[in-house]
Amino acid sequence: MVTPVTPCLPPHPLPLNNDTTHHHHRRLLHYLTQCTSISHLKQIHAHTLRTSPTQHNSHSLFLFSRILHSSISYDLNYAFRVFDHIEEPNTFMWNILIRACAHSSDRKKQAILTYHDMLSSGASVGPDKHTFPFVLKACAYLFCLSEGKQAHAQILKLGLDSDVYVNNSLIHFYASCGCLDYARDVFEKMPERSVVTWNVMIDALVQAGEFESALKLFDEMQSSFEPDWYTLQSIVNACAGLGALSLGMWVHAYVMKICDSNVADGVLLNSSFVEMYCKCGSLEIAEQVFERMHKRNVTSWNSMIIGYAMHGQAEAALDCFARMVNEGFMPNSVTFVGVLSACNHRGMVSEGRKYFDTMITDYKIEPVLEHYGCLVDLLARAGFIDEALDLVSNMAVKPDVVIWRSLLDACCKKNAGVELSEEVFKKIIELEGGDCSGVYVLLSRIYGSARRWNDVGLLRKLMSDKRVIKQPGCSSIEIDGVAHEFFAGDSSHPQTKEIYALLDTIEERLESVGYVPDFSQAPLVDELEHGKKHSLRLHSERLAIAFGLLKAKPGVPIRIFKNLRVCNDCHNVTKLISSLYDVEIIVRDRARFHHFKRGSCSCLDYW
DNA sequence: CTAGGGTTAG
Repeated sequence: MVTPVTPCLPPHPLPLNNDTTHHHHRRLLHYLTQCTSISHLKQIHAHTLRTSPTQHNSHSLFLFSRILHSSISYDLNYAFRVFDHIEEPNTFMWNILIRACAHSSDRKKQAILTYHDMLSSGASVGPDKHTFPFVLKACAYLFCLSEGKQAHAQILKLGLDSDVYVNNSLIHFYASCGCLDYARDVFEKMPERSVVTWNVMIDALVQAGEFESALKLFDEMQSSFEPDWYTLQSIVNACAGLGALSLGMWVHAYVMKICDSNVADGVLLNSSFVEMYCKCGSLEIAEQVFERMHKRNVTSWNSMIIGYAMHGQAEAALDCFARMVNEGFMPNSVTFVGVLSACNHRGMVSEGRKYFDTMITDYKIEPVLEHYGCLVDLLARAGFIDEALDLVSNMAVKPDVVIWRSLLDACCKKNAGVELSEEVFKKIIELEGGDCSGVYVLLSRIYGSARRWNDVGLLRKLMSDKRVIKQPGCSSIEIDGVAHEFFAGDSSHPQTKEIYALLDTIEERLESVGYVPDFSQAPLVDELEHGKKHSLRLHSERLAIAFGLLKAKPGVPIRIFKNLRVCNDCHNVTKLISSLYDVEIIVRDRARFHHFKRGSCSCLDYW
């Protein structure tokens, strides 16, 4: 009885005449369910308002839902105008209005406001299980912790706390507000979970940098669910964070096996693989993945450029940048972080200045803290400390601890003088509150090289008064998929005996080729004076490297991850070991990679 | 009608 109406436009498929019969009304409704053109919907709406005021409300409702339906682009202003005409909006109507706001790019706040309007609109309608995912999404985006908590209270009051969707939204919300404990609490107490539940919880942990916990949860998950590509995406990021190369490779193989080509060839996933391989120290595989990608976007290029930069391959990074531009991609703010960081790791001062200017004038990109960070560090470490200070005081952004710290680091390396160093030191303490151990060590080294032992002592007292705890150096190495961790001076490893015996042998061989320890960066001068002459050889990476040598397979590089930066002496020693034992050693620093091979390092001793 | 990023300086 209802004549089918084809939804294609144009030509106009529905005559807008003054027919108000039941038949026409049905045709109109049917058409509305198929129409995907917002301008045409508006047209019909206007017509309906003119010709059949009696059907106004029901049509408005219908139009309203159609207009806000996800297949049609949102027109929030129009939606709110229509909504105002609806006499008694039901829960469904409120929900889709809230959804529209939550999905919008610039009016998420209105989702929360509308939710409040809904609550106070009368007792006959109220939120239901569909409402909260939208509201919580907005809260998560806006970091509105208290608003979201109120919604949570409402959820409990309405007895919706067993709904999977609602709980998943709660986990995501709490996690993005930084309340991992609350998120976990919701996760633990849920009566029922879905793949998404595990995914949001795993991703929450990854985002918070709790990679091991994320992997543990990933393990647990697999007894009840098969991971999907979303899970794998998070796990790849966890591998990148941990530097867990073999697990990352396993995930890569797994993705190729279970995912169809649409997913396996996806830009997002492959960009993550590029990033993961770079962060795990395998630039070669990263390049392979990148070159084989069928489709790329700005993020893919950025991952590769940043990867090159991390490994000190400035030329490759800049070539990659040029190629990207050549292929018509528009570099963004992150691209330039990569480019500037590449210049920084090679000490390319004039190029760095040039790209910084290009970014501002040619690409109209406002420099942010990270850009300034690269440039300041580049200038200062290359010896242009005055220019770096000048930049810091004229920056459009407030300098942060990282910037001051890199200045202090440069002051130390370049012997910039005690007065200047003290001033920079003060800035850091102002910002950080004084519990960052690294800067005390730097300043004491500066005092030490100026032979101001008195100040060294005072500083040491200050440290113990303020209970500043030195961050212990820690290095890890992955052997057959298992991570082995070593702290400085550690003797807790099951194979400690062999490790220390090998360290003795290494020492002998080093001395036979004329090695002399470099104490210039020994942690604190008085440790030296108290006879801890061996503290250098007990640096955590030495233990890890020794263990790596014990377990080494011919031709396979030894990969080490260190939480701090390598010191001069370890850098020397590692270079020598790479030639004495004919082995490639790849070290991921706090800031970058060093590839030691045949007695030299990829950083060319500039780091 | 309901759930799940975007990357970044040392």
